[in-house]
Amino acid sequence: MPGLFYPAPPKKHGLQRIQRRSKSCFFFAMIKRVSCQLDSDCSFVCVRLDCQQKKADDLPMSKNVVTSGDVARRARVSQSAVSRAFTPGASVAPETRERILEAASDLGYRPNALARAMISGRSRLIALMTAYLDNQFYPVVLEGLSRRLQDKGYNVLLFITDPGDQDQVVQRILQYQVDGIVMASATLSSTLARECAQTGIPVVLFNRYVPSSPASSVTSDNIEGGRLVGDFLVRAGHQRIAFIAGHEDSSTNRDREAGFYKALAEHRVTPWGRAVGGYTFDGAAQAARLLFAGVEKPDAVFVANDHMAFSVMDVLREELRLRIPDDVSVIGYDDVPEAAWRGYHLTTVSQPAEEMIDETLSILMEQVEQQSVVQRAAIVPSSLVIRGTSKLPPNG
Amino acid sequence: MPGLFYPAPPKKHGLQRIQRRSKSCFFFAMIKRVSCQLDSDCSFVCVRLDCQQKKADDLPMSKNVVTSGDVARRARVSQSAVSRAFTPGASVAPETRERILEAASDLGYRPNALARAMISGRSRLIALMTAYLDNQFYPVVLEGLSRRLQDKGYNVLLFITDPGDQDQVVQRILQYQVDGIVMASATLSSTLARECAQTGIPVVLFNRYVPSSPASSVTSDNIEGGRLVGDFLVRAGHQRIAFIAGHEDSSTNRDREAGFYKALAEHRVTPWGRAVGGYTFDGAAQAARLLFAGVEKPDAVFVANDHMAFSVMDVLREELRLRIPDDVSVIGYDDVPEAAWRGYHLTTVSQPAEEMIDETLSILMEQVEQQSVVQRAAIVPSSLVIRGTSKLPPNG
DNA sequence: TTTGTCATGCATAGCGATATCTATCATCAC
DNA sequence: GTGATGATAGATATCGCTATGCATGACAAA
Repeated sequence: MPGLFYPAPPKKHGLQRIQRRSKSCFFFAMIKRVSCQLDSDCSFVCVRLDCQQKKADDLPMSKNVVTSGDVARRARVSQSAVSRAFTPGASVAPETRERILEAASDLGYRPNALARAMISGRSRLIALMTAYLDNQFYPVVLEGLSRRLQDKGYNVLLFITDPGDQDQVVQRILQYQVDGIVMASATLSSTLARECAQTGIPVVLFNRYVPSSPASSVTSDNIEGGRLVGDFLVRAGHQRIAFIAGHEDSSTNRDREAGFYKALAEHRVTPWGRAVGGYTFDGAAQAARLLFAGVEKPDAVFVANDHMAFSVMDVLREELRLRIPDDVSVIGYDDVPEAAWRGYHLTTVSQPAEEMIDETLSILMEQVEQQSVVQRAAIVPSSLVIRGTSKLPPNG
Repeated sequence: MPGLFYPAPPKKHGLQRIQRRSKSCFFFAMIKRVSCQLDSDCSFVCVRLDCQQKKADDLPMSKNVVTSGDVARRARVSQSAVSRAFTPGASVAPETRERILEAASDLGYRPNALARAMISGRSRLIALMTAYLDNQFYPVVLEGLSRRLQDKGYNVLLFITDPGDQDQVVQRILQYQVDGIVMASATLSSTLARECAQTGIPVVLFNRYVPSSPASSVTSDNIEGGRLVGDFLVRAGHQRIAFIAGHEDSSTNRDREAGFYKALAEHRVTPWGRAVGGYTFDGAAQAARLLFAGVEKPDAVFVANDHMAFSVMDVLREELRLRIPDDVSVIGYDDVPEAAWRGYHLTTVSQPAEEMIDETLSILMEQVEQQSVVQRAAIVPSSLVIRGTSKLPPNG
């Protein structure tokens, strides 16, 4: 039985026990049998199992067994040299490097990103938090951010969270030593953003802002967007103009609504009514039913985002048998891909996802690379996209 | 100048050089000045800079400075004890544990997941690869998988890849020592799945399969789904039934098409025609235009997924002024949320995302936890969801 | 008692890499 | 010839944690 006294004889007299959290019974049985057979009368008994051996048997497969040491041995250089060969800009002689790379590819070596992250202090991981993906705006953003980060050599750790378990999720994010955090959701708690930023990790809020926190933010010009809609609807001759809100407390909703009312006020038009859809499909349907329940109905509705606007259109057309835009104009916000589909063909305000993503990355990368947290706020211009769900103003 | 001789006097005579890859000029200048000033005539000069000090100044912020050692010191236990206090099921006395947790929360300690992953060999990271998120089916899947994995204590590393850079992405995934991989896309290369699985990391293909590879797969019963559509259309009295394909080489498309033709054959109906939409919105529109270009047009179209079906409906209704389902029936596949929207109200085959996700996780978790790779194939039943875009059969 | 078992906790050895220090050699200026 | 300099590469110290070995005291079983 080879390896019986591995790695060294025990320092104590008597039959030794070997504990293992798992499988202790099994181990013990083996030892008993061995000790009797070898040394039944002697008072000094050494029993040791080659645990390395056992463990290797337990795990039939091992991931990425090849280490930089293996490569070093094969290329007959030091481990440091291997590390340098994989570090751009490090000082290695071209031929040494060549030899190392060849050895590495022979063995199928891949540097361990976790080990690298540990010592270098940069994981090249970016956490991406979002609340839901129903609203098509978020998949678009997610895809854009993810692709861009990949191109820059960063990797995305995705977290989809309900408002309830956000605290827990943030704890987990921080455990993974991410280099930065993007919070892309209109419903993330404000205190949380602050907590994150306090750890010294750059945080960018996407499509939301929290003025008092050190987190940076990227939004579209929601106030201006709301204003554009209000102005456009009034100029198109509407008089009974309603609004369907998302979440009362989201900055997006607040700004869109504020800009909208401001425009109405400029034209001396009183808002006709208001309901809350909570950014959900069903919530928006309910809100629409509420607003249109009376005898006198609105002749235009501004809905706080496209996702809800589709639901509102369904209710108006299918349940209430109203024609859009003849009986009522509907305007959304976001310009998600579906808004262009002919089944809806929704007039909406464009949130330029690409530009917002650009801004997000530029802010994030700057802070990640300089390891400094500065609050920065980017506001990207919005514009009205006129399609088929709204009446046109007489001249224009 | 404190720390000038840190950490120890040099062993060699003469002016010492201190090299640093970055900032070497700056360092050098400092040393020169110091040496002249101190010791211009002596032949023995010791110059050393306190690099530790410099480094601390360079990095104003440090992430997660609190380590288990700090906690141990405060709770007056060994570092090992701290580790155990954070390991569920480890053997710690309740009061010790209590003291440790208190110390930890005082200091704001968070275990470093990377260090833990390194030693334990399990990163609790699952890589999720997908090719695009246009098709609303994928956001739904992404959200479901991500939430479930989070609940189980795993974290999602997201990769959105074009077919071109998949190899590179897989290399990167492997560097992060992920515990498992889910490839959720109909257009991933088959060889790649094999390469991944060969590393010993469990791979589950979502909505796709590669029979010859060791990767597991979860699909819906695409053959049966196709059959259901074919049968339904024929029984509804259609005679000129066309098909719009996705990618020719995707298993999903192949199976759906095969089942569909089988049903037609059983009814002795000859397929009317076929075009390829490539799973894209624009591709599908082109395919529809092609199929409906002639004088005699199809009276029913089966489209390989919902995403394309919406595009086809737009073309049929808006460009060709056909009424659905009076002039032509349209049936999709996937039952994405938008299919239920009244603007389309698409008859389609349901791919039960929830069940597919369940299966995926159960296969993945089993293999991750047992560290064994076995090929497994789960096929989840599909069913026809009849909505408004298809004629009904006379009796049923 | 004597043993065996368990719960507990300290000390130590890594995990796989990078950062830093140190050493060597060839080159170059004076 | 002397020493400064740059390029290269080995040696060694971490990074923050967990696994393992080892020791101890308490208690049950023999």
